[in-house]
Amino acid sequence: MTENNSLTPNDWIQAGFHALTAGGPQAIKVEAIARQMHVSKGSFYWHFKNLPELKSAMLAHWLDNATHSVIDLVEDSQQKPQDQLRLLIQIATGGGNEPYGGILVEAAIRDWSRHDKLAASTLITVDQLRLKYLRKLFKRCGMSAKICTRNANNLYAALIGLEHLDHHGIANLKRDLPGLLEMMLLSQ
Amino acid sequence: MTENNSLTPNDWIQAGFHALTAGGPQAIKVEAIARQMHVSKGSFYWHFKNLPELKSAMLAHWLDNATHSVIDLVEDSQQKPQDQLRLLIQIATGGGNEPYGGILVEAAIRDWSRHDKLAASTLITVDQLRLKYLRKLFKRCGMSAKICTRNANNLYAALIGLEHLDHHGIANLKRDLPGLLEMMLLSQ
DNA sequence: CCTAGTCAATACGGTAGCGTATGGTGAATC
DNA sequence: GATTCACCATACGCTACCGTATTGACTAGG
Repeated sequence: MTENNSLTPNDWIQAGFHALTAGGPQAIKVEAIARQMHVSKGSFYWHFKNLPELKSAMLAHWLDNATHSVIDLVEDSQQKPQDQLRLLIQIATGGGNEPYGGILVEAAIRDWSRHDKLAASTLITVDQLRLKYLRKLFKRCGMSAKICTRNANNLYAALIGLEHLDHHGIANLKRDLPGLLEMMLLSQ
Repeated sequence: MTENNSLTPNDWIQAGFHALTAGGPQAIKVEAIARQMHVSKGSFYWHFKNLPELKSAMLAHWLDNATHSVIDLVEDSQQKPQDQLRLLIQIATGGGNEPYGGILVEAAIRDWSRHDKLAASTLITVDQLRLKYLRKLFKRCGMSAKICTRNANNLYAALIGLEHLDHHGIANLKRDLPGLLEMMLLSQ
């Protein structure tokens, strides 16, 4: 992965996300990841104290990437708030398969958070940031605070749920979610 | 659990769901469940051939309960379709903590389905049944087929997502989801 | 009684994973 | 060119779990 043939902690983090998206939270195992990297676990315990340390490093890494990217991108695009909302869900429903910000990692971390306290607190931080920003955008559209909260929660929740349904081929994320947003924008 | 002090397969299924909701899919382990039942695993292998057989029994059990209960209840209440929809989400957002139909089991099985083929196919069956019924109810409200699909998908997805957010105390399922439904009913 | 059947306890071998300890290798440094 | 250091391999003990085999207890029928 790097020019040098020696590994870095970041390489292990990347491989950890690969295992997470492929096999879920319980697939983050030292020896399994080491095998997939064609390396022994002796290497791992050089870069990390133990497995929980890798996990917390993964979550810290994801926290940075999930917050400081999308919101800045949308905010810097000087458009009217309605189009900012449209851009936001276009970004959120796009991407798809790449690590960090991709839908696969999102869903995997959401699973992870159900029985891991650190993952849960990290995800809560991200969710609250996103909901806060969503409320702000709806507010700019001239909605009341109550409606802003309701729309933000429901739009974001629909995104989460549609990721599940789309993953099973039941719904169509990129088709259904914009329709919901337009409905919210029209019904004020 | 039964009057007799000897166990039944159903007792193991119940305990399996308890482990599932408490610790996730990977917590469905023979010896762990046996310990929690104050019994040895020798009992388990009398009632079940192996662990996969318990899991499939759990899923079959849940499939029955998740389909044949709510829809029938709503359908038998002879009301106008708008009120049937309101009743449906009231039932879906109610309950909460009890096994079978409770939100905890729903979310746990959704996690489970991400890396278990049988759980996935079971959940797909349930989701498709529910979405089909939701579309039917929206259709009775006089909406076009396209809008019916969109509203059904988004409403059900919002339910799934709000379960997650509500579980972390970020959103309020019982407050936000009815608002979404009313918006859908008004915007036709 | 005695026997067969039902259910659970115990003991066993096997696998997978964690973390440690120790050894090895190549490169940089002096 | 010996030494140090960064990095990885190997070997080990430990625990948790699966599934099987054997044994034991308790019950009902003959």
